[in-house]
Amino acid sequence: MKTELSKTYNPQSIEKKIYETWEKEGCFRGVIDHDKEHFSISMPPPNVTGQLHMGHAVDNTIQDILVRFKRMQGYSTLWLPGTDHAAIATEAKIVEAMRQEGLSKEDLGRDKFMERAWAWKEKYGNRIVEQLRTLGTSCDWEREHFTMDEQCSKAVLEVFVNLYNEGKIYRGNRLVNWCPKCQTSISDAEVEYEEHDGNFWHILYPVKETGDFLEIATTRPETMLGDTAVAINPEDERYKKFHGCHVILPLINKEIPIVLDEHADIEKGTGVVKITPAHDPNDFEVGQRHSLPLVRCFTYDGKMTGAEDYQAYCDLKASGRMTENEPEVLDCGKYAGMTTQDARKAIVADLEALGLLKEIEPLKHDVGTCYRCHSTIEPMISKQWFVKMKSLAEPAIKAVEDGELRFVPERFTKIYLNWMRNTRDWCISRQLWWGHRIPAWFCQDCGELHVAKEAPTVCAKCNSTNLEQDPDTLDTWFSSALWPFSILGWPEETPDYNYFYPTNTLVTGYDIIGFWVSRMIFSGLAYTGKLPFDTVVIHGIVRDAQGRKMSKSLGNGVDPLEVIDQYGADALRFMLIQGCSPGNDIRYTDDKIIAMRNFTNKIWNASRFLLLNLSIDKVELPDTKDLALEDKWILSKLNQVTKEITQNLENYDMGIAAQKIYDFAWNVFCDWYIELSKIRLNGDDPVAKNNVEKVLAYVLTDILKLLHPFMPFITEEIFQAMGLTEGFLMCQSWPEYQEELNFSEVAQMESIMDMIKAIREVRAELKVPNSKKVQVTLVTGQTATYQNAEDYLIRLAGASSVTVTDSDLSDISGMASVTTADAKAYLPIAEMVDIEAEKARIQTEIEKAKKELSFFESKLGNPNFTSKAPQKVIDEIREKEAKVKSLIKNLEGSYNAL
RNA sequence: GGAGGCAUAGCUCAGCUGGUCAGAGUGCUUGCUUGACAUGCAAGAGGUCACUGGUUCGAUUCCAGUUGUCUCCACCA
Repeated sequence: MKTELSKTYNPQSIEKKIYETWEKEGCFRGVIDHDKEHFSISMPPPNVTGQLHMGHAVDNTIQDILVRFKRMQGYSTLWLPGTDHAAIATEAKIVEAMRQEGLSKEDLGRDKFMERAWAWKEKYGNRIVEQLRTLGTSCDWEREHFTMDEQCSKAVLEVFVNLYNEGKIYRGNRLVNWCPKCQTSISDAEVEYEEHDGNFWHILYPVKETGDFLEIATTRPETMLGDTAVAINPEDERYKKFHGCHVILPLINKEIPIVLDEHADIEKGTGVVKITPAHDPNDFEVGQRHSLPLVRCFTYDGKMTGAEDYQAYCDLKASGRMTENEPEVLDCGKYAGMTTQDARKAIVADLEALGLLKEIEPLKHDVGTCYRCHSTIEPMISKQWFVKMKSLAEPAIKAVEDGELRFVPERFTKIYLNWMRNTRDWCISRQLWWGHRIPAWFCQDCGELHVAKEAPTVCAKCNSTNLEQDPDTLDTWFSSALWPFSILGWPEETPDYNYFYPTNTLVTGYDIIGFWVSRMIFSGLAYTGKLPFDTVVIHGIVRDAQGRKMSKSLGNGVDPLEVIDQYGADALRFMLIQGCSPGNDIRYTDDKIIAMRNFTNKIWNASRFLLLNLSIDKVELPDTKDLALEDKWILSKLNQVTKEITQNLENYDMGIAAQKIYDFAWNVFCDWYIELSKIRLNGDDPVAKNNVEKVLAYVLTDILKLLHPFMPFITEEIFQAMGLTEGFLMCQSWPEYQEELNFSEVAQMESIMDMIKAIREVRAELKVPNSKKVQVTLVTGQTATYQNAEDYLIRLAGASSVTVTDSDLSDISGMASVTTADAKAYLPIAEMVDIEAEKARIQTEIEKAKKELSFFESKLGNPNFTSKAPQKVIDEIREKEAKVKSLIKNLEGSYNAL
């Protein structure tokens, strides 16, 4: 049933309706079909309380293109959507909302807080999911997951307990990146470095044995209270006399040793380094090497420690529950309770008063900040849970080195390998409440640690029932790392897991290769024994019109929802894909989105034209013998472009594929074929009209199919409006290349097209008005080719009639001439021709052609070329040479005749 | 400090495995109420493909170096 279309395309009225229909009819549902190959993708889960941004838009557009393409190719396709609990990000939002009500986490307590958090999730969790739908994402919502839902949590427990039992998870005092604002540890990957203006404070430490002073440069003088040594390089001649000596730590007058360690760089600073093992990762290493004590002088909320903190330490010590590397805690005395920043000022002032501050050297340096709140990170000794990375990383490195997993584009392999090879143990505990709670219980009586999937009721060691669960939760990436298989049911061997796992392709931005991709790879290998996917497609980020990163603080973000509302999801999708190369950043500009909106409108109107003219009731091609020249031409072109686009999509070259379908639909189909089709559509031969209708419908249908992965909405809408085929476009088969649809007549058609273009050119140049139709006389050796040209030239070149002859005209005075490689055309537009100008024009063309000719001749005359170049290339050049020669001959003929 | 990207028409960018491929969109100029579309049609101008070497019969394409620019990682005690 055909439907009439409006004059301009109006996406707003269409997209929502179509999406709802698809969803209602179950078009997105993944079906287990053992007769088919599967194609599955797990969607990078957006933050549950997040809002759709351009990054999501690119990521999901790429996935949707792949999924729709594969679905049409006949794969049993499953795209698994879901959301991430985004521990720290979400908790920060909830805490902020509570703060506005004057509440803190502690006010509520853990249970009440969690209730609020879940309520928050229920309230906002659906927002992003709804927003994704507006993009047209064809994911299976019936299989939607959440990283904290029952199934995912089960996988988390399984992995944690197994790893712990295998000794790959351990708990210990280590240096971690501590955010004093979020009051939690964060992983190395979550630290962002920002350049700050700071100082190098040069401090003098008196040497006890000799009475000399050692000059030490530091950017963090407030850490000196926690110094437990100073280090010099054993090879450093300047300081040899201090080997074995001690310094007196100023301000607190504590004696600490001078140690010899490679870490002290002779070239750098003064060559003497203060060692603060509890507050600096390098110093921690030095401390371990020299068995130095650990002294903590900061609290976890970013202040200097005081008497209470010291007392707590004494109590712990007295309880006998000290673990390895348990740090001492200093009572900072007059500095106690100050923020680290205030303490810095006070300490510098005091040192200066003592005459121990030698110099303040301004210095720009990078300061670690929290990726969420951008507070300065304080490295801190802290008791945390870690995943031992070495044995997990090895197979993950090997699999990629062996090519079992491929990054697209290839260059990201190196970034991944770099990350994996240098990765240190992963700190997985967070001092947050929103997340998966660590399945570890401590016996309050004997201190025994129990790790289990379910809470133990009694202590296995002392039979006490006084057990308490570790208060910490897991890094949000711990559950994301399991995503591709936890959402399929793992650790259960569910039908979904057995059929759809491993997934095929992962699509994500280069910014989370380390955070996420690498962790899924080692997790998949370690727990399922398989790579979670075989291809990782990496895309760039979307930048603003000036090329800046879109960010909240700059306020330069473009809201995809507004763009969709204004121009349609199809235009946005196409803009994000067309002409972009894999892995490169994309710039968002209004110009581009408007151009793409115009393209949707073009498609719309071409279809509208067809619908106004079609009287057929199904899509089928006429018999080959009934095909006109232009039919054979367009079918060959379509066939060719189908082959290329399919190939491009299979290679993940979506930008090129989109470019090609754009070009074919607009510049080939609309600009030429539709125009040519009007000859028969408006003619009086009903059989010819029926034939051209068939070809038009056939080609348009294939265009809709080829375009569908990129622009799902408009293509489906038109397909339905045409009413020639049962079912949804999204469920149709992908067009295939057919050898029998390659016709040799293409060259003929193109010769005629060359002539049309040449006539248009000369008409434009001679300012012949469009309304003026002229008689055209064609002189050619290829009369057969041009036999049918009359209709074409009348339609497209402003001809009133066409005469074809193979003999040169005797009298062409007063005629303008047009020359192509195999024909000349004469147009009686003498009254408008300035003979001299015409001569000059032809002369210029001759010169241009001669230049080309000499290029070919010099190539062909070069024996090195003819002997070494492949025959195909030589033949091509020969052909072109012949063509140019013929063109020159024709041109010269015209010139002489004038 | 380590790694990588980018440098092509005024602007924004494509260009796969080296061979007239110098391209698209937009902008600009000119002409069009051409019964699908002015969100359009037709014609045109515009580039030493950053610079210097090398490999090759041949380099925008491959290699090395230089310059400019952006990003990631590590780190400056």
